[in-house]
Amino acid sequence: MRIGELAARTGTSRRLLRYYEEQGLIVATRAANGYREYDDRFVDRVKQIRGLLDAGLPTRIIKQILPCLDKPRTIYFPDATPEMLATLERERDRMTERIEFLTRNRDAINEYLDVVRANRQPDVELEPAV
DNA sequence: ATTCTAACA
DNA sequence: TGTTAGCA
Repeated sequence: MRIGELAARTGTSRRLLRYYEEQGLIVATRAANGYREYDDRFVDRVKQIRGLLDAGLPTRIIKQILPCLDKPRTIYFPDATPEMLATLERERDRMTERIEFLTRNRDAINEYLDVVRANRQPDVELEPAV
């Protein structure tokens, strides 16, 4: 598939897809006309990348640990260098901290929402939207 | 119609 | 990241 379809199937803009390639996160083959060509495996790959980005990992880290996280775990111990393991542990801990941070804020928002709902008059009609 | 590279009111 | 220009 070409970049347009991959963009649609991953919910990512073409601009971002080219940027990820520029950062070494994905490598596309080129058709005779110069167009980037991707196989279906890239759909999950891109989603995986977006997930890691959303988890707060910088592209430079993703670049080096992505092969370890790829679906067909064909090469998990070949390049399992001490540095790699250290990087993975460090990122895992950062994710844990972020999860706790998010959990606290979610709970705070939830608590506020509960108070608001409890104090709201059940029968007051709000202005209908035009 | 779609993609490409490069660049920035 | 978006958008746009000028191509192919």
